[in-house]
Amino acid sequence: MVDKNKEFAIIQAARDRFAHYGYSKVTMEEIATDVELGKASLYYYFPTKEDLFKAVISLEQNQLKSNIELLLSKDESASYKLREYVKLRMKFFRDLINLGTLSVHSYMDSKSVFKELFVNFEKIELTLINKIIDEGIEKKEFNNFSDENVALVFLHILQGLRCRILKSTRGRELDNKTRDGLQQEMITATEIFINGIKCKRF
Amino acid sequence: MVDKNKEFAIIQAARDRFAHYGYSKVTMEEIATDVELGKASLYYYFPTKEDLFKAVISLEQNQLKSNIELLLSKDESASYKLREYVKLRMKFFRDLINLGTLSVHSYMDSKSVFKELFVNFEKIELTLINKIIDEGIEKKEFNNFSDENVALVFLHILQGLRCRILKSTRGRELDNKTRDGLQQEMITATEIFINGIKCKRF
DNA sequence: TTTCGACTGTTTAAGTAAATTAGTCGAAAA
DNA sequence: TTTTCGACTAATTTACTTAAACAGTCGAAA
Repeated sequence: MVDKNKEFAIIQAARDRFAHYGYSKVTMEEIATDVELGKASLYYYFPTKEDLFKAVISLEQNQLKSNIELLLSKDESASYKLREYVKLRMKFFRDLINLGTLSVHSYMDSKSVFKELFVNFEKIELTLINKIIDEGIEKKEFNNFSDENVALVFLHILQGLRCRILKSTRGRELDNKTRDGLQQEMITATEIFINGIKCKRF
Repeated sequence: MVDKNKEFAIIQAARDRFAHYGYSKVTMEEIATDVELGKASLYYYFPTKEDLFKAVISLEQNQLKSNIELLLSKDESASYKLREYVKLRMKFFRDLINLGTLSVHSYMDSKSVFKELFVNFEKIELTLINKIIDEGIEKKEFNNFSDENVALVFLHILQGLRCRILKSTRGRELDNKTRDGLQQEMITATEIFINGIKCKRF
C-alpha cells in the first residue's frame, strides 16, 4: 500500500508549479525538490510525468465537478444555477492560471495525450449544463428549444471568449485588468444567453 | 499617374495567394509571376510587401463594410439585420480562408503591423453592430440594456467561436465539416442572442 | 515500503552555415 | 513620363550540427 499522503503532497507541489509555469516548463527535479525527495522517488509514485500531470488535472476537474454538482442539488432557479456555474468555472481557470492556457493550447499539441483529458471534461461539463437547462425547461423557466445543441453552443461561447483572450497573451499569464474584462464579458454573455432561452411566459 | 488597373490586378493576384497560403508563405516573386511582371516591378506599385498586404485586406474589409451598410439601409427589422450581418461576416471569412486565421494569429505576431488593421476593423464592426442594436432599441424591438458593451460582447462571441476552432486547426485550413459546424454554432448563438436582447413586449 | 545515486537514451536549445527572399538601383523600353 | 526589369545587397529563414537538459531506469540500501 503506497503512502497516499505523500502522493497527494506530490500532486499539490506539481499542481502549484504546473499552474504557474505550464507543463513543459516544469521539471520532475523541481517538483521532487519541493516535496524534499530525490527525482527518482517521484517515479515510485507516478510512472511518468504525464501521469503526474493527469493526476493534477483530474483532481482539479473532479473538485470543480463536485462543486457544480453541489450547486445543482440546491433548490434554486435554473437561471441562478447557470449564473453560478459560470462563476465556478471562472474561478477554476483563475486558480489554474497556466493550465487554462494549456487546455486551450493542448489542442494544438500534436502528440497531446492531454487532449482527451480536456475533451473528456468537456463532455462532463456538457452533461452538467444540459442538466441545468433541462431543469429550466421542466420548470417552464426556459423555452423548450428544439435545438439540442444549446448547451454545447453556450459552453463553446465561454471557451471561445477565453480562447480569444488567450491568443493575444501567447503563453504569458494574463494581467488582472484583462482577466477582469474577460470575466465581465462572460457574465454579460451569460445574462443575455439566459434571457435568450428564457420562457417568455415566465 | 500610375496604372490603377495593373495595381488592382496585383492586389487580386496577391489576394488569391495570401488567402490560400497566408502572408508568410507567399513570395513577391510568385505574385509578380502571376501578373506576368518581374518582381522589381511590384515595388513600383507597392513600396513593401506589407503595404501590398494592407491593400488586400483594406479592399476586402471595405467590401464587407459596403455590403453591411447596404444591409443596414434596408427597411427590415433589427433582428433580421443582425442575422444577415452574421451571414455576411461568415462569408467574408469563408472567402479569405487563411486571412481569417491570420486575423486571429496576427495578435500573436510581435512585430505585427497588421494588428492595427484588424483592431481598426473591429471598431468599424462595432459601430455597425451598435447601429443595428440602437435601431432595434428605438423601434422597441430590443430591450434598452443599460450595458453599453452588448455589441462588444456579441462581436467577441463571434470572434471567440472562430478562435476556438482555429486553435485546433493550427494553420491548416479548416475542412468543410468543421466550417459548417462553426457556422451553425454562430447562427444558433446569434438566435439566442437576439432572443436575449429582444424586448419582451414586442 | 520507500528512498536515492548513478546511469542511459531522447528531446530540446543554442549556435552556425547555407539558402531564400524582401527590397534597391540604374538603365532601358514603351 | 510611365513602366519594366536584370543584377545587386542586406536581412531573414531554414537546415543542420552540437551541447545541454531532461525524462525515465535500475540496483542497492535504508
